[in-house]
Amino acid sequence: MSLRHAILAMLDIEKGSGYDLVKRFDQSVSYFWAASYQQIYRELQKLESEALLESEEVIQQGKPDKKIYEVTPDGISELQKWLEKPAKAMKIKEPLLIKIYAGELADTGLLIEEISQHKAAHATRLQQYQEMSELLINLEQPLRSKYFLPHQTLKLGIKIEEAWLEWAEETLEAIT
Amino acid sequence: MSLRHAILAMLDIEKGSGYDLVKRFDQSVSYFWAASYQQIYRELQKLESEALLESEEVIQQGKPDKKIYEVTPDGISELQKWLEKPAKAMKIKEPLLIKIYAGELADTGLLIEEISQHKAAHATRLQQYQEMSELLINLEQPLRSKYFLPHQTLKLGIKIEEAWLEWAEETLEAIT
DNA sequence: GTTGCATATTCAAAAAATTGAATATAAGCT
DNA sequence: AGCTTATATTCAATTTTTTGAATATGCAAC
Repeated sequence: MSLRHAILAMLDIEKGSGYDLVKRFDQSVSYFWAASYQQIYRELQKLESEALLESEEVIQQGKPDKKIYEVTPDGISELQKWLEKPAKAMKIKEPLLIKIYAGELADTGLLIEEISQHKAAHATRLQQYQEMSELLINLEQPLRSKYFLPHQTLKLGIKIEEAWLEWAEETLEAIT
Repeated sequence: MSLRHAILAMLDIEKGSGYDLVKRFDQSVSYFWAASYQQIYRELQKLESEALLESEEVIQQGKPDKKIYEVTPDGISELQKWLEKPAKAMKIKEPLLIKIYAGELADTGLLIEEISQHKAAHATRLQQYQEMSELLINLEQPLRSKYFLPHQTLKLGIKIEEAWLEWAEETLEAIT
């Protein structure tokens, strides 16, 4: 159960609303943590009820109001305590790979189409990560230091997206 | 819920016991599907109760007896039906990356130690995958054809493990 | 003027995964 | 004889995730 720690870590770097978090999860850590909006909103409520987060209502014009969450000192302690314990093993579920694994039973055309789509999605994501990476490179101190480790994680995202893209190309060639 | 389809796909390639499957998941598809032994055994029972699998008791000497599961024609149909539908999105949980993301709050020594351990684990896994890949390359027809697509998935595993290893080295250098 | 999109959040039933305990055979080691 | 490791499987309570439905504001396009 480290969704809570992922949320605490992200809000510690920069506070924000549930909606912001959903986007940040999707746009910058999706290669190492997948979370739905329902999961995130639920966990935010729970974290606030445990006083690990506190929120402030922000009235907006032109948009619905929002709640900005911020990590409390207790939240920081909780995160630090978690950081001392060894990390649990990775868990992954990638249905596309099962399809390819069992591809002998599938229609080759459909397979090609799906791999192409995934390739496009990975290309988009790679570009997104690269843009984000450039933003981080161009930051000035002390922000640059603050984002050093998040940036380091992003570099893994880039490498993994590159691996996917290469592989998708080779696979499309191989099955055509 | 495609654990069932992962199991059907693997047993379609080669029948085996729950114990065999646990090892196969761990040794060859762990970079795209994580499953615990409890999950696998439970799902095998369910699949058999739905007549998508059938089992045969095998009495062994020197070892406990085992149940060998095999996919039924209904199981093949179910798998084919699933293959026609677009694959769901990948889900991933990698707690180590959260730790690195929040690493400013952590002890650098502990962080280095953990990254080193993960690096070693990825190196072992890479070697495992490479050995498996060589086995598959050296197969003779028709087995080679049969394993063409599983082999293709393995190649992604190799690329991803390589990306991890590279990244772990760079990260260790960067934070030391 | 209504359809669709982006913003913003909440609730709850159902399904799936995790955690932890249990059981059993037999080989190898000290 | 007792300990560990590998093989082999089952059950159940608890926790987490998924799926699906709701609600609300305001902009832009048709």
